[in-house]
Amino acid sequence: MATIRDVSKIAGVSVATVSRTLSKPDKVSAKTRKIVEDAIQKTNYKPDILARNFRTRKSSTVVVLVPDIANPFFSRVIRGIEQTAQRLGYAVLLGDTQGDRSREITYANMVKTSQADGIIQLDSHIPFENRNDRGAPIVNVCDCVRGTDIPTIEIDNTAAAEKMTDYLISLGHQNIAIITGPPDSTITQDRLKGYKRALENASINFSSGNVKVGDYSIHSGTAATLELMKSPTPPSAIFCMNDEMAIGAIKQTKDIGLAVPGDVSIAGFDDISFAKYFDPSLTTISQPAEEFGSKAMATLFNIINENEPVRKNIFLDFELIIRDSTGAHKNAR
Amino acid sequence: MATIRDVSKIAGVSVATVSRTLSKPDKVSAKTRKIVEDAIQKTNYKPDILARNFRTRKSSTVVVLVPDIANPFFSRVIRGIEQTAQRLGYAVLLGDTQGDRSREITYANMVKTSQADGIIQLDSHIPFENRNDRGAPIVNVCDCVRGTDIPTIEIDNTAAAEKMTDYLISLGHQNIAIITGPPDSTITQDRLKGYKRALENASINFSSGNVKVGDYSIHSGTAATLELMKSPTPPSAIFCMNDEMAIGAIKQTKDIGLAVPGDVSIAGFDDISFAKYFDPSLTTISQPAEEFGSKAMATLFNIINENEPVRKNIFLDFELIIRDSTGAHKNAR
DNA sequence: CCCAAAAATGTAATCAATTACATTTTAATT
DNA sequence: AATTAAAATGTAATTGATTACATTTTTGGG
Repeated sequence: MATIRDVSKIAGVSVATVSRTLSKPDKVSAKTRKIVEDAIQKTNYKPDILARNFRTRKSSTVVVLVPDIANPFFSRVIRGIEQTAQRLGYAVLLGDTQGDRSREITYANMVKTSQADGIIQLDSHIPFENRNDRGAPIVNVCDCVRGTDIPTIEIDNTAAAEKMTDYLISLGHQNIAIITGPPDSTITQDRLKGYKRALENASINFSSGNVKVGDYSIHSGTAATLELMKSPTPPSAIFCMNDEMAIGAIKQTKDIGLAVPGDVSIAGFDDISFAKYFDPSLTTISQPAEEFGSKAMATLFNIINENEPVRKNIFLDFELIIRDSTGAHKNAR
Repeated sequence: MATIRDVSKIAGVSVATVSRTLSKPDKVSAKTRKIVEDAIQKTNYKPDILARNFRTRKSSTVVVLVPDIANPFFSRVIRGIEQTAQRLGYAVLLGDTQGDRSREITYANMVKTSQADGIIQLDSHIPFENRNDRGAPIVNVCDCVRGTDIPTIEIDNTAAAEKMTDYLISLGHQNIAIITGPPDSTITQDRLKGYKRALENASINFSSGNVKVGDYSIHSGTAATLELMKSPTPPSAIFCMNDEMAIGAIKQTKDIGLAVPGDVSIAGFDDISFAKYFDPSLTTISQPAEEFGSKAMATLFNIINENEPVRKNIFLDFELIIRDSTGAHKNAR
């Protein structure tokens, strides 16, 4: 492999000039530039990125911390990150954490050792030993920690859940259950808040028996639904905090012999690609997954390169998508 | 940040000894090791990975080339890769290529510049300018190029497609359509071969009108199905080369007013997590996605570190999963 | 054509680890 | 205690690009 010294010898210039030709071409005269470029051609020189990274203390790499890469929503976010990263000249290091704090910290430490220039965190955890460990460029997206100065990019989850609950109430439902994500996640807390607010506004009593904790898996949706349906007062509508759990809920409801939405209305969250194709097609909240990713990467880029002042809290738009898994309450008129 | 020199000074030993304490502890006496470890503690020394990578010409990073990260099957494979990589001390650089050859080459060049130590390719493309560009450690998994000496890890796609087609024939279907992936992919070709072989063995004439090209998207499944159903002799069974297209096919079939499997049997491939929960649940071929990933990473690790002789072609097991989207042909007895 | 300022180019230190090779210490044997 | 082999440790070169600073060349105005 040719080095910068080989090129400089062939071109008859100093290594500094070769380096400048590559990194600041306008600092080099047109004539010299031509000579150097020819020499680079002739030697098939490719800069040694490891040497460059070592010297500049930059890796042009970002770490993405994701609870589960196999989640269709997250994988869309990551696609958005990857595409924008590529455009900006960054590589994406994948950190599938399974929600494990110690793995998050391990990956986050890659920034300390300059293996990565920044972190995109998709989970509402702070991936540092001590909460205020700043210095590491980081962006929090989708599920965001409160009360830090870490920039966040999210939708207004409270408003979204409230909107969905309002909608279910408008269909005549009074006994509305909710299947949540992990209780310690900000998303879960926000959406639960929205759900409660909608009930309150409609003067419907909140019942803790209508709240079941899930883990975003299909299976947890079926399990929670089974529990709900065994109750003496089973709900006529179930709002699930993601589409997978809604799919599980629909499956379970049908298996019991009830109709969706005839007997039970079921709604999801995320609008994954399958949502439209289910039977019944899924009422849900759509989120701009790819945009989450690209905004997160662009924001991180600005932080790393200290460009413009970075907007601390970005909220993207969501949309209520009404499909066939929800309908009027049977006894409503 | 403390360097190895700081540690050596505090410990009163040479930098070589500190380095050895870290990389070959058995070459250092217990007494010295203790002293050095204490000094490392005291200084909170973390080796500079960039310097190490630079010096050793290794990055402990592998590039994963994936046509589409948002495909649920691929994302499971990647999860398998990531977990094994973590275990073996490697980081995973994500290369979402969208099937674009030039992006593949760009990413593959990261190995030439030592930014990555090897490549895992999930697509049946060779990510090099010239086909026989060896030297870059690479493993081909899932969809594998033929006629190279690149190690491959796949299932016997021909046998799997034959098995599925046999099964459909055994249900009494004679007019069986197939919705394929991109024609230039090895997977498509192999599965098509298996489909044809099964027809031949059952003395059923192959009709090119029964072959529709898809692109693994749900939408391509609906589009292909619509075409098939407009034919004067619409098929009584459709075999789709992935579950997404099968889901699209089911949706379209129902939309036309036909029953699945009453009027048309539909089968998929991959057994994605949603397959079981669809209505009707999907008959499909299950593949060991995570195992693909972990085997690929383990194999690449052996190539990079020139461990044992590497097995060139590994075939994993598949399984026919019979569910409710397929049934006996109406007029069959 | 001279001079100052600006532009272009060159020199050589620097980054922080690894490691070949040299040297010293320890252990084992007689 | 002497000898020798083995183990432990140290010295200093090396990796390849970047860049502060020094030096040279060019430019343009008079």
